[in-house]
Amino acid sequence: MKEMPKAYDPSRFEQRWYEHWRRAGQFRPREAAQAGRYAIVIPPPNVTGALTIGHVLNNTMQDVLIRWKRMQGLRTLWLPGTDHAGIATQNVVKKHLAKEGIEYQDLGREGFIERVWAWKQSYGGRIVKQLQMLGCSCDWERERFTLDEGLSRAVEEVFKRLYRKGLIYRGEYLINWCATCHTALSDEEVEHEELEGHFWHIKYPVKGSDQGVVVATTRPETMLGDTAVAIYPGDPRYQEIKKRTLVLPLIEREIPIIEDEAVDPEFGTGAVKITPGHDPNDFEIGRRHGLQVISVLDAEGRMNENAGAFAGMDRYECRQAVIEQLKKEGLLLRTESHRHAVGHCYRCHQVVEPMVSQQWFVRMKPLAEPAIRAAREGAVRFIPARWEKTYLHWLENIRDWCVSRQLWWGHRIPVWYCANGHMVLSGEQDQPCPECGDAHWRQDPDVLDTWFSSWLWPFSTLGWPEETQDLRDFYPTDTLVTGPDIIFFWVARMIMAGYEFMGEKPFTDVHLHGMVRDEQGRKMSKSLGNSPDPIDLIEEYGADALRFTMLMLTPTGGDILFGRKKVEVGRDFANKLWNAGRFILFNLRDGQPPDEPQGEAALEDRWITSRLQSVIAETERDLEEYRFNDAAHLLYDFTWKEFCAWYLEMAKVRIQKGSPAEADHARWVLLRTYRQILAMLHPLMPYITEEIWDHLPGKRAELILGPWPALAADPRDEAAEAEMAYFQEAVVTIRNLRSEMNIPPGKPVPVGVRADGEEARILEQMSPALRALARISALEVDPGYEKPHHAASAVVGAAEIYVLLEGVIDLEAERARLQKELGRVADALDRSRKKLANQDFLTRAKPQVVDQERQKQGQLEATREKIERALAALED
RNA sequence: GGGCGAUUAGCUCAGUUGGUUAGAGUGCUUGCUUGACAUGCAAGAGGUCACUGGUUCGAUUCCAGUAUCGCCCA
Repeated sequence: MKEMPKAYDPSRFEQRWYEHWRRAGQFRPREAAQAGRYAIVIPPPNVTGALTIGHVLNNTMQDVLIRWKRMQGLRTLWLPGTDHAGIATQNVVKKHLAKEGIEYQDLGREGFIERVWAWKQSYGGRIVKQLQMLGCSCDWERERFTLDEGLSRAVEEVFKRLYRKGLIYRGEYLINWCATCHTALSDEEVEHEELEGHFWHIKYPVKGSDQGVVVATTRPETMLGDTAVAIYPGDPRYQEIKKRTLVLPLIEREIPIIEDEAVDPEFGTGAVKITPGHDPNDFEIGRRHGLQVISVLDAEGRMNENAGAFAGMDRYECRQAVIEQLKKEGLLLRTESHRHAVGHCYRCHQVVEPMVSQQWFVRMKPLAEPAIRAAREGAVRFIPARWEKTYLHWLENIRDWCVSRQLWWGHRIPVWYCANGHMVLSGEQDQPCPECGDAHWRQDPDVLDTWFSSWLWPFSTLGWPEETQDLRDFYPTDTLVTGPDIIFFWVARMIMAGYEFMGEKPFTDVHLHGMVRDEQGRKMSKSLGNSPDPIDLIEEYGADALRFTMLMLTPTGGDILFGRKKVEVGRDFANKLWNAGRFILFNLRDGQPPDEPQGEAALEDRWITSRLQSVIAETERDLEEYRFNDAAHLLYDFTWKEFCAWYLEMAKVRIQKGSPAEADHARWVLLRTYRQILAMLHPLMPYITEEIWDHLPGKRAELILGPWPALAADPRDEAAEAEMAYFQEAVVTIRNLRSEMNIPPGKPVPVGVRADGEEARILEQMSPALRALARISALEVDPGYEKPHHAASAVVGAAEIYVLLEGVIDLEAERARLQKELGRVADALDRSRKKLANQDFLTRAKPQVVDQERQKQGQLEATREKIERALAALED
């Protein structure tokens, strides 16, 4: 028998078990012990990233599901991998090079990409190792990367198919430009943030007149690109002026007044400046009216040659200069404060500028339709269900997806252009141009949005476009576990891609968990420095403690307010579990498991067995419904309170004082129950449970392989539960009396009970346990037991319990306690009486409820009488 | 402006179809070398269930409105 050290020390075994499981191939899909399979693909973390506490939550939940299904004997696959995170990674490497004094442009495209791969080589394995420390039972032999060869092939294939179907096109449209990341962004990559800004009211003079039209703007620098002023059709305020031409200040361009229904006549002056080159609404209006599109910004966010005197200025510098100049010319009429939403880049958090540029787009509407249907018809299910609305709303209002990025790190767009600008798809550039015969092909310099590879993840990782065995075995997968922040980016697009390219949904359940925030409820962020390093936490508390804590404290679908001290909850629990194991282990005879007992089970045996059945059933339900916190709470409470605090304490009595047969019976139930607890906890805390399992005698296989506890045919023993509840109440009551009377916990006292019938039988039968748990020196149970002098008393059911104090009783304290108790009972009785006096209640409430209320009243009355008697007796 | 969610003990949260004396963990107070565990044991204090109305015999629970906070979309 191996020794178990006194305290839970995860560093002694976590690493060892992970290596062992992995080497034994237990993360690979096994031949199914029973029908069914279960697959999850990991939300791929950024390959050069580090594990965050958010990853811990996300991956722990996935691991729980996979381990649970694996223990149930299903053929399971959790497919891991990483994402190349185009913008983020390129930025990181750029910054790193800048520190070395290298401008990335100087390296050239090839040189730069080489550096990024080198960067990936040195940091790429980090997050994978961290996931392994956490205990994630992914099949690492199937690990994928969005830029690996197979996935790149999938991306190219998808691009070509969509192009041939007419679902991908290239054109000049208004897109979101991040001048810092130097690339176009999709609409989803822009985060709107409310900012205090200004509303500047500017007068645009009418040509050859001192009249003018007043417009208001939050971005005055864009006026340099204005090509019209718009009013609501027929707006009476502008009937006179609308045929005239305006002269755009500072630039002196002549611009028309147009009428368009998109203008809100109620808002501001009812006249708006139109800048088709830098505003999405204006762009649309411009198209309707055939307006010229003038861009005044360059790729760096500086004013370009169209900005006249302002050319070369930074956009914000220009804003000030424009305002100054307008003031000078007397055209700035008013400035007011204004709160408005400003788009920011989701990667660098700088303000993005709407700009016109030539980009590639995916036509989304046709792709959205099957995805909408999937949710409506229940083929794909969201948990919690409310997210379905968010998902549907986005799909129903979907806009085309700008997929080209002006980066180097990513999948290069598989399109080539000849010297005359004709294009072919990759693979066709080995022939001369079919249109002009030119053979000097140049590949499109841009790369694709990273999400253009991750939307294929559930099938590209399984080998698509090859028809692999894995695809047949594991597609569609079962569950996706992720955060609601990427419903649009990722979840919805995966569903679209699944239907488009596989003709089938990618997964059935989408479980969306909350975000991890700090204890003030703020987002975790590098700049706030409020995000603890999970690896520190694992080293300090253990991976199991961290996992369990996260699961227990995260409300289903809600955010978790996390602080490092909270991990103590998990650690303390692990220690409790550990020590229960130690106790059981060295209370076995010769370290051997007892034989299955023949004798009659004690009340506590029947009780814990019955309770265990409920716990098994409920744990299963909780996991099925992704209520990880409920499962964790249930197992925590059952293990700590019912198993350790009650059953184990009672088992001690038989092991130490019972007959050999009784002791063995206790050992046997103890061990069996504990094993089931370990099994149910294994998905949540894999290491400690496997380690303890390994110490227990009679091990056949590792716990990671199961079995998951099965429900007994006859699950509940309600009589045992009721009797046990009575016994527990008696123990607690005596403990309360002791505590209130200030009797030292270790000091045994004599106790007398007046009880008869069933109650007397239970107390007699449980006498050894009662004496041990309540520290009783001598126990007398008798229907005619007379209240002795100087005894603290209490009522349990119909019985009266007296703790004998032999002259040390504090009469005053006891009187106060009884008075207080009397008050409480009187209040309850009052409420109950009122109810029962209410004719409406008697006639309209369910008879069962009325009955229950009557019984309650009877009990309360009996209790009150007894307290009153006890009070009277105190006067003796 | 539209939508969603939250509001229960000092803090973090349970409370399953309306009926319990509204619970747990943590924190706080008190007492304990209890032969597994002080990462522990026993006990205690602490709540007008955000507010206002409505439905009902009865509302923390259902409905409407208000307030505060958070998120998403425009």
